[in-house]
Amino acid sequence: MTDAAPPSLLYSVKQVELATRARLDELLRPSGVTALQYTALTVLERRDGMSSAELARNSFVTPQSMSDLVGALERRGLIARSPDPASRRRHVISLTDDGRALLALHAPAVQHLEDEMLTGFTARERTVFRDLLNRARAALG
Amino acid sequence: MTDAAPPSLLYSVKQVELATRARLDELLRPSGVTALQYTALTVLERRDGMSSAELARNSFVTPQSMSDLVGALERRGLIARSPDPASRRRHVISLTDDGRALLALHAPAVQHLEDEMLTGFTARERTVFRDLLNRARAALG
DNA sequence: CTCAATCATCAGGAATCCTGAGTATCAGAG
DNA sequence: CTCTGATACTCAGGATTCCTGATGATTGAG
Repeated sequence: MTDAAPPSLLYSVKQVELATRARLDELLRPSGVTALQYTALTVLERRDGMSSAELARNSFVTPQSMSDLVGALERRGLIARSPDPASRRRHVISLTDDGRALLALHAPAVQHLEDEMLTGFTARERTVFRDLLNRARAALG
Repeated sequence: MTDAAPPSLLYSVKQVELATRARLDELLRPSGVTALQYTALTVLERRDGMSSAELARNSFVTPQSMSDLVGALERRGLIARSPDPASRRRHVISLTDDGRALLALHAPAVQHLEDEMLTGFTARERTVFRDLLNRARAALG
């Protein structure tokens, strides 16, 4: 009857992520890329030349699933794969100009979404939030 | 080539959620409930008597999707639906004893997962983290 | 060299979530 | 009261996602 227990932090994290993903999906719909595909593109933007397997580990999905996703992005011309000179079984993935253009196209709206999420946060709180999130992520292996 | 830009806070939130969901799925697999189903059960634990439509809004999915999920939980005997005396088109959803037992069964492991996520956090930081997450969620409408 | 591990991909299927359509109920305007 | 629009729920069908299992090529350790 009484619910003195506050929601768990696990739940709070999920809620924030659900809310942002819903907004992101809506925002991305016209481009025909999903939030997960967009996320993979932003990862490549920061760390160009990753392999499919690395992306899979980064996104906590199986290599097979990431292969599907990467295949879809390649067919749309947003990324390109090329053999890794250092290891013949790896393929390095790079953003194409189209991929970069798509990221640039949505960057303002995504930034606006982040600003909206941080409404009422002081600069100090934003820094703290980032720090706590990164530490939480690191603590989970 | 240089990637001076730090990952966005949107991305950091997603990473924490991905990491916890992966762990939660693994932890829940023996019971045959998904992380999303488990989450719905915890919501009902705190707010018994919600309708399917309310749960859908809470989880940012369509009412149809939530209807599937609720149907699955009902077939497994973890929840029960009954007509709402106050409004004949609503059905209120309650946890069954089996549903409560399933939550109790996993509560320790889930708590352990949360503790693991908060490794190195002071009590004050946990409070701040909760506050920031709740404010971020609220700011997203 | 041998063998276990890794990368990538194909095939098939299960699960999830969507759109569209339809029924029932409710609340408010006229 | 009646009409209208909104809401709750459900069924049907399909698209997508992501999984398991299997295969082939490559690598590196013993």
